[in-house]
Amino acid sequence: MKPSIGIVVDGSCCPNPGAMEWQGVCLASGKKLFRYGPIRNGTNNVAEFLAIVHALSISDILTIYTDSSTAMAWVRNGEGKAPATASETVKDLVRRANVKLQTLNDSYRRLRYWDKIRWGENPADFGRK
RNA sequence: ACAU
DNA sequence: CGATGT
Ligand SMILES: [Mn+2]
Ligand SMILES: [Mn+2]
Repeated sequence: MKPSIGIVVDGSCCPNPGAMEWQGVCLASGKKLFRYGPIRNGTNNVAEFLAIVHALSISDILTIYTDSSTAMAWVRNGEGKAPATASETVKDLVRRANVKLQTLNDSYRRLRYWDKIRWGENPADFGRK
């Protein structure tokens, strides 16, 4: 069944690498809960990762949905990765998200893949594709 | 080949 | 068509 409770997140980067943004939407209300960026010299995967960690940090109980298997793997592993070529600003965002992630014990258990084949486009999508 |  | 990632 298509989820109707939780927070769905998405990241965008135009171009990739380039200006990254990330946001989250409440599934129950359809309301946007947060939106950050644009930040230069980001990547798609860093944006997806920042979106997940922020969503986990604003709710202790809600399930978080993402369409990024890369960012899911980083959360499961407890560490997001900034490309060596990333700016200091982007590296710092990833460092700070990694520190935050340490405080969110077992948060990966609340993270699920948003299956667009079954459920359609991620409601937090930026609509740029 | 799968996900962005 | 190009890039980011497992
Ligand atoms: Mn996405
Ligand atoms: Mn999207």
